[in-house]
Amino acid sequence: MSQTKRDILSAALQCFMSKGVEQTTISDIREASGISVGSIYHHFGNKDGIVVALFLTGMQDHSAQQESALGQCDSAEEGVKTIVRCYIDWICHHPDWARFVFRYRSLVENSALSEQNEEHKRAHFRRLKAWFTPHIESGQIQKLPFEVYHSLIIGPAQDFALRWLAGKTRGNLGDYRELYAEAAWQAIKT
Amino acid sequence: MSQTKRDILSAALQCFMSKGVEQTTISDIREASGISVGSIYHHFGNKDGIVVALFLTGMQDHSAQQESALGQCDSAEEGVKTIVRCYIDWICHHPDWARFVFRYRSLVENSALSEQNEEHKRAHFRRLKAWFTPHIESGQIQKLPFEVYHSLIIGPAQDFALRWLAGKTRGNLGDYRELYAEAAWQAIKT
DNA sequence: ACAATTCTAGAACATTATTCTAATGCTAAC
DNA sequence: GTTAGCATTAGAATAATGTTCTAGAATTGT
Repeated sequence: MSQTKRDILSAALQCFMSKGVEQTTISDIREASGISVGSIYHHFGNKDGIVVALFLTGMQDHSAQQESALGQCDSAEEGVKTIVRCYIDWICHHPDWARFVFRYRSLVENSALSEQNEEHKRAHFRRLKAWFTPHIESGQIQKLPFEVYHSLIIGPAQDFALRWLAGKTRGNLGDYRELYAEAAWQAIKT
Repeated sequence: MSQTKRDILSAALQCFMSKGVEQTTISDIREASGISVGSIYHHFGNKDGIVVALFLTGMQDHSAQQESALGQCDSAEEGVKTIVRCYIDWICHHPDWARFVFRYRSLVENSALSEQNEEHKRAHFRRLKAWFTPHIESGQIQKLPFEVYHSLIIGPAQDFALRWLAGKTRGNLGDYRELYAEAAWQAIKT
């Protein structure tokens, strides 16, 4: 990725964080980055293209970390708890990114430009499934429709994270790291 | 609320559902409702005003149903399960509304016009807290920081609902009604 | 060195949210 | 019944802003 593209993305992220996507104009990004309107459109096609590019960066960073951590887990329990801890840690370390990802997820998913995102998600899903299947077969994890595991494991932490990111909670997300890791394991162990 | 306002809201909802908020113009709403631009602005101030008004209607409908159902529950277990079932039922019966609410929640929360929403949420929260407290004191529900109950009870169903509404799941949300009700109870019972 | 391609610039364009002005209906006091 | 005041409506005018266009500069490959 060229320096120009990086400059545009970095300026755009700052603008998006501080004013929201709807409220930042292409002019804002041009001023913040020093790159011309034509150049911005050359690289990203349109405004949504910038949003999608930023979104993908965040998602890929998170899923890479998650898979790397999961690779070092042997037991089902450690694996499940690791997923939750990883998720919480990532949000705590990148709260701005997380806010951005949560807020504009649907914008990206309904965008015509999100094929790369879909492909990436499918691949990530396949690798998670491959990791989990043996532990389900061996009876350590309840046999449930596969599509509900995600919600049981991540759902609670995600709901709290959303409110934490909005500044609507007393405690910190990090304080409940073990609580949510434990809850996830309790929810799906046999 | 005047018939004009209702007409505007109803036309706006249809437009928002079919094209998304960003993609519907005030002109679209004018054509669909037959109400003039000036009149629309007179009643709602700006486009966000319409979104916020629609959002509030959906939220208030849901929390009214939830509180009504909760009022008929005696045991902690029934209460917790009722909350989850109510949540799932509401989404199944109003999928368009639910999509709208999930998607534009952050838009409403960051809007200057959302004071009414905040007040409504606080009142709802107080009533839930009043219902729960005795069951926590009596030891039927684990004693946890109050702010995590919501995530443990609703988090999993919410995560699945989001994917179901986006058409990304095999099974129906309704099929997992009891699974999520049971999971919520298991997560917080002593 | 030259052609081809990619990149950059900023002006022009088109769309669309919002404001403005004037006209119309409505309500209540006299 | 009339009138003054206020709420409502209409649609044209305005302004903001996403997108396209054209021309030129930089870069790359041969």
